[in-house]
Amino acid sequence: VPIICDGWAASAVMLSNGSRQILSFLLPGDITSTALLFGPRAHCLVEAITEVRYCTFKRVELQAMVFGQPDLFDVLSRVWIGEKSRADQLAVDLGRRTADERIARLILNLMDRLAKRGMAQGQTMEFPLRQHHIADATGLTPVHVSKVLSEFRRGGLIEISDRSLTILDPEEFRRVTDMR
Amino acid sequence: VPIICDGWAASAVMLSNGSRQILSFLLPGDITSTALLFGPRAHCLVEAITEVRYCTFKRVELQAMVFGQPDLFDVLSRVWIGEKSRADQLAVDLGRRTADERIARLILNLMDRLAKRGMAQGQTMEFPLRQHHIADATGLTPVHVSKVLSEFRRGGLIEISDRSLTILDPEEFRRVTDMR
DNA sequence: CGCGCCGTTGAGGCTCCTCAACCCGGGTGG
DNA sequence: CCACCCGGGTTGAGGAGCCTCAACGGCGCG
Repeated sequence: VPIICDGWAASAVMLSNGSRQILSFLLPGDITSTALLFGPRAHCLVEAITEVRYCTFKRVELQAMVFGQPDLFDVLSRVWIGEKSRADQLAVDLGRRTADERIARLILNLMDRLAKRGMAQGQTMEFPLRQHHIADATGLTPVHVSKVLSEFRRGGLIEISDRSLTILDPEEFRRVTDMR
Repeated sequence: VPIICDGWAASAVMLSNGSRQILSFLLPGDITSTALLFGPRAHCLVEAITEVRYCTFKRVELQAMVFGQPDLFDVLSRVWIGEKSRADQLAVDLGRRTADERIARLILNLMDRLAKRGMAQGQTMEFPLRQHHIADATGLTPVHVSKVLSEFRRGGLIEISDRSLTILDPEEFRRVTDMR
């Protein structure tokens, strides 16, 4: 069971027609899936986005550690709840939100998660994602992602250059994530 | 932490605009959410669809039971993995599938889960869902659900009458779930 | 009888997709 | 050095899928 040390990755599932759905982006410190603690069933594949360093642990050792120490077990609980609640949030976004909202929420989510790791500089963060990553994560096409991002840029909400993204108008941008 | 004994329920999240996303349908034997084993955080609400009987357990007692007995712990693992994998599958369906596919997959999923409980009679099952339930589960509108179901009926794929659904042409119907 | 909930059907429109052309930067090979 | 290609991003035109709005019928219930 692998844990990301450095770099960005994505866990995704492929469909027979070649399209893809990204389930989550994995940032430094993330476990690829807590389900791997309990069995070797991998129903999705993990793909590197940047160069990635990661550590692998033996499942039984990790199990012993986690269930031996109450405080570590507490950490696991929170990781599991977080994983489930983000999965649920993804379903809500894909089922009930417009393209603008999905993309804006994705960006804000990543910003928050990076900020929590001290990996954001104010409203700026490293942003190695290609547009087809965003498309696969939001259930859209790369073409439409491009149009929405252009719209955001034209509206002075965000700026993207050289694999780096900054939110220029946080207040207005946050309003986009929950229009309706 | 409640467990369904009898009847159908749904766990869902509401949005500010009044729309809803159903995350899963709860059938007899289901736990409302394994996350409840670890903390009182309920980020979604549970709603009865039919008359429901359920039992509640104290979290600490359940924890003690599960982590005391290795075989019960094994059961938990499987429930956990199943819950995550169905959540992921939902995201894939909402992100990358057409209305026809989503609805057909929902029906087949329910049929399979009921069959596993011995609650299906061949290709027939009790089907208490209103069309707005299906709409909220698939990210569609009730109007469109009605049109798709009519299409299915007209094509001789399924039959619905008196809260009961039967799949008339299993082979062809299964083909609908993965058109592309 | 009146009313509300549920499902059906049709007309029209918006969102997003498809297809296509084009640009740009970075290899790669002549 | 230039010619060429290739992956990534942008933009436009047209169309498909699904939504919105609206009207209507059936059914259960007060």
